Amino acid sequence: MAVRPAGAKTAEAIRSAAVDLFFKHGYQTTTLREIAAAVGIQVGSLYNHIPSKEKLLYSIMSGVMEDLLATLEAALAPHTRPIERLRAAVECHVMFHAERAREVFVGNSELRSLEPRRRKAVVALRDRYEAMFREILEDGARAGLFHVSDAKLLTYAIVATGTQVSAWYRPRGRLTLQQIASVYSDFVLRGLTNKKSYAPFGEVLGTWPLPTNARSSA
Amino acid sequence: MAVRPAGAKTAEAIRSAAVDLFFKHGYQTTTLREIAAAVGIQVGSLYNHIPSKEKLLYSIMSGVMEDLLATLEAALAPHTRPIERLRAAVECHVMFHAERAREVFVGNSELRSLEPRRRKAVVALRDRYEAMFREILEDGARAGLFHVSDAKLLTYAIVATGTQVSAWYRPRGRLTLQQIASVYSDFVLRGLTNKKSYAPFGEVLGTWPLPTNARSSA
DNA sequence: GTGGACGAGACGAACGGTCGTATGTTCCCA
DNA sequence: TGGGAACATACGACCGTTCGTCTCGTCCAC
Repeated sequence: MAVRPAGAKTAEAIRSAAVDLFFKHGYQTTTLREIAAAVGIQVGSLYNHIPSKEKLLYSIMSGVMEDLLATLEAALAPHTRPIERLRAAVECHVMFHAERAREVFVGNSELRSLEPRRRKAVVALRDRYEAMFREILEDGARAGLFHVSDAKLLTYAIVATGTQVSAWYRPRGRLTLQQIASVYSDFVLRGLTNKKSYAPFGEVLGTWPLPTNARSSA
Repeated sequence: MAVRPAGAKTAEAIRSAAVDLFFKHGYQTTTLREIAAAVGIQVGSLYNHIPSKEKLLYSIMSGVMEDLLATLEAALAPHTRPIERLRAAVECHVMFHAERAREVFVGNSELRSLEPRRRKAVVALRDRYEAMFREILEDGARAGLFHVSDAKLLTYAIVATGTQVSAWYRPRGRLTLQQIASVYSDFVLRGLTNKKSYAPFGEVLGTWPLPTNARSSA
């Protein structure tokens, strides 16, 4: 109950102000002096709570990625069938990216501001996350439920769709969060279950990968 | 044929080096001294060709957006039916974002580095671009060809899918450009034409927008 | 009880460095 | 020989980070 920012609360206030400013202006543009001003302290005092600007960014990014993974795992746990699992995954993905839009936006746009070792750690978490989607697609394809022309590319598409919700979502927007999530899970499930193909060579699955000269990237 | 960077070619070399460095390290992190070194001149000499760092960024961003719009218009011109128009649009979108990945990536990630007036100009071009997709969806919905639960959200999804191709595409990757474009156009068309709905309230179209308290954003 | 040591945390000045930009001069080709 | 373009240098601003100092509550020895 002191006049000062209540001791232990200061660290959280710094994190919160940093998320806000990194989201609005980017990591490189945001100044430690701006963060300090938002918290209500002097710039030097920040170093009582953080070791460096870049490690502050890392703690934000790794924190949100770990939360994202844990949330997805919890959302998938009740479901076993591919269709229900994919619906749950897409809706969880969309909702997380809407509810924690600022953190997630920072996490997706500031990867290159991290030192190589810390960037690798965050990328590894992201890869684990994408792998969970890809496995659902492959399970559904094996079960004959989904038409998966290329699991990797479709995973990118599904993830990208939800990820960018963080760039435009506003809490008091035209649609509720559940409505947005439903639009996207419906669209994804329709796309994967439609028997009619629009690929130029007939059914895409089986035509690819082409016989020779396969490469590793993409 | 001089030893010097060939006079008029210097401006183009600056632009090219800037795209490269902005793509790799971001606009704020990239230094005019780095650009000058990549071109092979001194930093002060840059100002014989550019008025300022930020206007260099703007010329890159507005240039690529104008090219994107013109390319899409050309790709749509031969087609009249919604299905063919949407397929052409998605494939054009994906191919452009792969072939000019660095420029469009810069264009999509550095908007906030522009001064408000110039940012508005770029955003206006982007809005025109998105509107072209949305109109195709609405035309197809009116013709009874597409199931469009929400044209705005689905446009975001389609555009986001292709846009992020610029983040991972490599020319010598596993799939050809045409294959990547086909995977995505097939997925989009399947999603919009599938009669079976996976929305929780049955057919989504018609249930939304909800009767009252509509808002403008999102 | 009380006074003094202690530690957490804020302060504010300062640091070395780097940034975008401006300027005056020099060079070289048309 | 005139002018476009590169050069070297400098400027003022601002960056992340460091550091010595000061102000408090808290707790223990007495």
